[in-house]
Amino acid sequence: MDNRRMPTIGDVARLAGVSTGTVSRVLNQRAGVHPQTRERVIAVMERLGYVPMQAARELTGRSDTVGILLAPEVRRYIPYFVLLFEHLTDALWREGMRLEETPTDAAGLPLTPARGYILLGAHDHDPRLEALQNAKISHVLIGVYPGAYWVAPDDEGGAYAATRHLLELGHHEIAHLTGQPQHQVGRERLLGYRKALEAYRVPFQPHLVLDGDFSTLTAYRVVRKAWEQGLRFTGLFAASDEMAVGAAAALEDVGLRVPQDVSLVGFDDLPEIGAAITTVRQDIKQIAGAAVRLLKESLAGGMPHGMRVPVQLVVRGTTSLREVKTA
Amino acid sequence: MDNRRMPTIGDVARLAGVSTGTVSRVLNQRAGVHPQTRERVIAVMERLGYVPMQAARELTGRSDTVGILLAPEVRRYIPYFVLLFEHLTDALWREGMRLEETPTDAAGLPLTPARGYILLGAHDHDPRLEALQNAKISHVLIGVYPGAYWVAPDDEGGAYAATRHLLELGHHEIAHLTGQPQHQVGRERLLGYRKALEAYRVPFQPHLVLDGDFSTLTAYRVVRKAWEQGLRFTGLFAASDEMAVGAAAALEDVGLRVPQDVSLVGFDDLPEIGAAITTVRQDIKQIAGAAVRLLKESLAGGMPHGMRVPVQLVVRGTTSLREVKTA
DNA sequence: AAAAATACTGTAATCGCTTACAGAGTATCC
DNA sequence: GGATACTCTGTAAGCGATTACAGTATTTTT
Repeated sequence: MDNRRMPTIGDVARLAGVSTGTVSRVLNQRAGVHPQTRERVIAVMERLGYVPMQAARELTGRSDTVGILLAPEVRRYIPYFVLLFEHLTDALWREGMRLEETPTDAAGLPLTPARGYILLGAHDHDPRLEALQNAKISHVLIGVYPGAYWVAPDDEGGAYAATRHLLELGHHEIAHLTGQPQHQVGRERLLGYRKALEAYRVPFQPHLVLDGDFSTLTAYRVVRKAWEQGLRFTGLFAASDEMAVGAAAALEDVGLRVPQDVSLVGFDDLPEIGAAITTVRQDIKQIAGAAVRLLKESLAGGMPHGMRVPVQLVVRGTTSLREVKTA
Repeated sequence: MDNRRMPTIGDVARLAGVSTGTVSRVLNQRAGVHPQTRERVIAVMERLGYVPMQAARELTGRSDTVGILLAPEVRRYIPYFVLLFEHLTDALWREGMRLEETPTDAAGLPLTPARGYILLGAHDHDPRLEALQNAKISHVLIGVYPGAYWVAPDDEGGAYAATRHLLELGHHEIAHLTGQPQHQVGRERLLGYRKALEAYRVPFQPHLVLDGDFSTLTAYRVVRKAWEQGLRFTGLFAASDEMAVGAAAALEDVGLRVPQDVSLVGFDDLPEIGAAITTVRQDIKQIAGAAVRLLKESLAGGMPHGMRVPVQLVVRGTTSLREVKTA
């Protein structure tokens, strides 16, 4: 499960029949190398797929590490991924590793060797996934991927808890705003919703399932249109906080109050987004920590397996007891 | 303009009166160090603010670089920043540098030293900005920041071109969907819009300025509400592609066709979002390249200055000649 | 044809850190 | 008290690259 030794400047030198100094000079485009020698060296470098090790260059002061800092407000736009980045960075540093942006080719494959990779948003048959597997390079996926190392939140359990929360508040007409069906996440959250209904003997009504795609805008349009077309519900479980935000806006625009008229639950608990909504918290820090632990296992040569990270219902201001309207 | 030498394991050893081997053992939590010695070493490390250099650790095989790969679909959600990340990574590698995720403290300040920083979305009086300036650490900002090194697209020029395009298609009632006024970007794009109107002798009408916040949802709601309340226009310039998407949805939902009824122009040209809309292209690759160039200048000790990167109007399917309705 | 200049190339020290090994000091045992 | 074990610490080689310096050919100059 380990990638083999990368060629070094010494390997190139030996095969090209020159010294490491000359190779280095070619590498840094310094003058004073015979054109033929230069070509020969370049040829060998290409044949070996040689990539200079930045760590060594840095040690000699020739390469610099550049950090990147994201303003907190940026989180509003890219909350989940920024959070994950941050926690991954922390978790890795605590293990003496670091997270580096790697340049990729057109197919999205890394051009520079790293010891392991963490993939966000891969799908089955992702070419990058296959490439990593063939090259036996350690990798961990965020999401569910049988046969590989993966980490994922307990989506089904979270959805179950969210729906149960609404049920226990007395709601019976509970709509569910889904993510795309082609995403495992969306499917699992739908499943949790159904199982909760079942457990509480509330019949599942297909027309209460609203097709979303994790985007705020679609959530808004779907919810508004549904309501305007006469669909009625007193509880709404959105498969993400971002969709919950869209749903809340739609409900407001059709004249409904949250939570008095409709109780709303989201999913993810993204700090900058859903500050005030009842939601299911994903512990992104734990996910990042688990990913790093699995990566180390993989590097040590274990058997691939997945890991579920528990989630937790966080009750805030968008849910309340069902108001029974006395006619 | 250069950060001074960081303390090394040797400095710690000298001050603690031990050898580097012992410091290393403390660092790696290895057994076999006298508790008192350990404490002494830790005290010195803290006093010096010593942070082990990952590059050196990596060289000895103790630290690993971990890459991170984002799936192309992820771009849909975080298009601008992912793009910028990718291009920055490429530009840096070409210069023998690399982009590293750095862990930060609660205030967002980096805990690990890097040679320079690139800041996204900073604001004036950003504490991180001041900290970097005080420590005389090189940094480049994306956006306009007089007194520092900065790179920004030609927002005003782009907005001017977008508006002119609509004007030349015969539109007179041109609405503008703004970004937040507290963002320089939004203000500059508004300015370009106004200047274009002025140049074409079309009176500026304040009520045609719709307050957006760069979010798709707000764009949708603002445009829909405006139209429903009777505001009329045949051209709409949105200050971002994401807002253009929201606006397009709103127009569709109130029964209008784009571009037959309303011509729509966006800004940014984000590949996964605005594939089909007429927009102003930001050359993110060039922005990244400029940022790196400026960073190198800064490292070499120059005078801070900014740099504008030109933008370009890309005409696609959402704009057309104004249809003159013959009664 | 010898001296000088030029064009290449190799050698070895160096960067900061880890770690195998050796050595010094102290405690334990008979 | 001397051998043995154990605890702690220092020494030095090595990781992959860069680069000043010192060669060795080759060419040019006189």
